[in-house]
Amino acid sequence: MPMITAVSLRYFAEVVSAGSIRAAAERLFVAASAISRQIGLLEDELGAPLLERGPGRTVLRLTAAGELLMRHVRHVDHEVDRVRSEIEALKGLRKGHVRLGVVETFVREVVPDLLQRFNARYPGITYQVEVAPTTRLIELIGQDELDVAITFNPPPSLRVKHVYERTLETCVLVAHHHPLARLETLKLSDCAAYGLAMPDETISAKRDQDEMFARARIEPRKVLVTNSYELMRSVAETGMAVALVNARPGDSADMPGFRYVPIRDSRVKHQRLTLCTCEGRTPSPIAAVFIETLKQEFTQLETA
DNA sequence: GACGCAGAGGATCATAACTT
DNA sequence: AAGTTATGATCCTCTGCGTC
Repeated sequence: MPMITAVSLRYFAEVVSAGSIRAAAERLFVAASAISRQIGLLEDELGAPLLERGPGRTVLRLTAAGELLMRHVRHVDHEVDRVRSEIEALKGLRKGHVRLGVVETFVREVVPDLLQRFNARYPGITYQVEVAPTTRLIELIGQDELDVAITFNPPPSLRVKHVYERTLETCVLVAHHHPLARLETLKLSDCAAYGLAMPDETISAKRDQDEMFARARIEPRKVLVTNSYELMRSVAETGMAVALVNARPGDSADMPGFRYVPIRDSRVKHQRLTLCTCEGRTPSPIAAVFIETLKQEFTQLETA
């Protein structure tokens, strides 16, 4: 029983494009007779002539049925191209490298979960994670040393594109046994009575915190100043001091041993969490997926 | 089952031969 | 000289047959 095969369709398309069976045979490196037969089988199968042959040197012309079949062939060609490129992209996602920049804030709670989920979905990917202050991350993004960076309040730069942005509330991180832990919300002045763990100038939040206290006319008692956001938090968790930190991007469920207490104070400046990429550069397939995943995850956390 | 070869059948092109 | 016809070369497709 005759069949519409990929071979017969290919021959047919080549005949149409070459203008004759003979020319197609030369292009395909097969005998013209083979092509003639295949097209004959096609016509048998479809029950209609596809070419107006005019034997001799007359130019081959498509019949109406031939036109229809040719449209189908072109459509299939396009589909195959599309699938091919999707498969290529898929291969690209099976291995690859993602270069992520992140401020220290997210190192403990956000990044590990994020990487774990992404790694489960796309095993075989390797990561380079640069932990640095926003200014440094922006620099690296601008030099295309990173695919994407999670930053706070990035300074405007022509070379940097902001692909996602949201405000994170500033909270006070206190140990569970700390007196402030009992309050639902608190004011900046409530902190004045306690020692503070504060960031140094390498952390962008420092300027904002200084400004907040200045405007509130409060002289914070700085028990500890550090360039490590993690240390700031860890110290606050011990109860030795309290720290002004960003709320977690997700649920504000309290962690064992400490609490995030929201500040209700008009002078408080909230930080803008911003995802940055290199302007005008197309990321690798896997990096593009990673960036999209980041955006989605942060967006989901927004509504959570 | 698809292919190539060789030959048949058919049409065009260039040109020679012929007619007007 | 210009138009018409005859003819051979060339090109093209189709088909029968044997091969892989």
